[in-house]
Amino acid sequence: MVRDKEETKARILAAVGKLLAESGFQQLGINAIAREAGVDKVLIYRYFENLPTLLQTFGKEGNYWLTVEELVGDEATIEAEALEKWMSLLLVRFLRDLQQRSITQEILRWELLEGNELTQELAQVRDRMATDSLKFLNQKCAFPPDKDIPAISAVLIAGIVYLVLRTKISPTFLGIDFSSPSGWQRIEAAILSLVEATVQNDEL
Amino acid sequence: MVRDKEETKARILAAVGKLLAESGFQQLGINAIAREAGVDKVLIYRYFENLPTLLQTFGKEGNYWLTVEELVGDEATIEAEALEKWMSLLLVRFLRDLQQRSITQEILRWELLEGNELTQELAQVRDRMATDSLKFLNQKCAFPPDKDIPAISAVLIAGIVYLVLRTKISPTFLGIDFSSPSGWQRIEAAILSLVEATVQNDEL
DNA sequence: TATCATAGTCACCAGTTGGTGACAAGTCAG
DNA sequence: CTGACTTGTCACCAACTGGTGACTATGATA
Repeated sequence: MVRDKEETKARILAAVGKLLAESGFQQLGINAIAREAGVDKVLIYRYFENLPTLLQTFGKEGNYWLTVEELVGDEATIEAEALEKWMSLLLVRFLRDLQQRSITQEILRWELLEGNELTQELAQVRDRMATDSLKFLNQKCAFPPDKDIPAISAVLIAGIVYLVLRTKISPTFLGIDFSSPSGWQRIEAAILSLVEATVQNDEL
Repeated sequence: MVRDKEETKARILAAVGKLLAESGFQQLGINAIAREAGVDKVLIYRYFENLPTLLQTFGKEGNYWLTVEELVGDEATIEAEALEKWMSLLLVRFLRDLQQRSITQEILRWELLEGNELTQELAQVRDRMATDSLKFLNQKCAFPPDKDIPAISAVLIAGIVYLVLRTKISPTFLGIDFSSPSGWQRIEAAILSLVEATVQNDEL
């Protein structure tokens, strides 16, 4: 038709993104991608050798995570804030950002039940970003030695991820309604109170 | 062969459990179940009308969750303990129990990416059990009005679930190694410190 | 204009899936 | 023993999956 290799490749990659975002990785097969892209599937095999390699290039092209800089944002200039302020700020930002990224959510779902090389590679990228954020935090205001800040962060981040992933399927969890903003406000408030209470009493 | 309807039905249900526990619900098809049970698949259609109905009866037969009583256990007799003690106790028990229940883990994975009637029904059972635990907690030691204990619990439970679900796939998260018990000890300690710090200062 | 590599099309393959109809083999009542 | 019913077996179906070989259409170059 268009006889343009690059555009065809782009259409294929775009189809991957669209399918991934709207129907998850379960429907993500060669045939479905070809159908969505309006492209013969043999071209997928020609341009991207495999479905794994196709997904690999798709994974490399996109930015599915906030970088530390984006996460920190303008406030990076502010100095000498308290640790708990920084933590709750970053966590809430992470929450709000993740809610917007449907593809990232699907990748996280995918990670949760398949141990591909692809998902593991994506997981490595994510983990590096997360530990980088921790490093940033630590050099911003040093972690109190009596608190295991990484473990605490792990629990909270895990909770955020799980709650965000759940809302696509079910609007309630533990009697909290996540279809309305007020449910999320309660979660954000809970994160704030958890972080402030746990991390704050450094000086006591 | 054996010409015993009830045993055949039991074998089919057992095959569902085994497949679900070891390879998840993605491999859970009629053919796979029949293969695993060593039974012709037409019998599945005869005894359980459908695959959904088969899974439904399977779901009804099993106890995939601790009841409140089991969760509370012997300590139910102890009175007038502090709320934060109770919460951390229940949360850590929930964590340890969930780690043992591979089928429950698969159900949770399933819930996370399919909104069947079946998964929603199972989710309702789970949610009721969780809210019952909250009620129990509340009447044991009334929630402080300035803290949103349900929301705090939701974040922590969600974190626990996510971390447990993750470990089957990837042994690390945020630089924490979950293949060794020490990683889980850090998590348990983090939960403890989070709960104690956040809930404790009721009297202050 | 003839050549030739490239882009795209089409038909096919084997394997698997959920699902069904026809039939053999036991079992039990009359 | 005969008939009826249940349990289990086998063969088949359409639809779909990932994957491939052979083909045509196109455009640039010589």
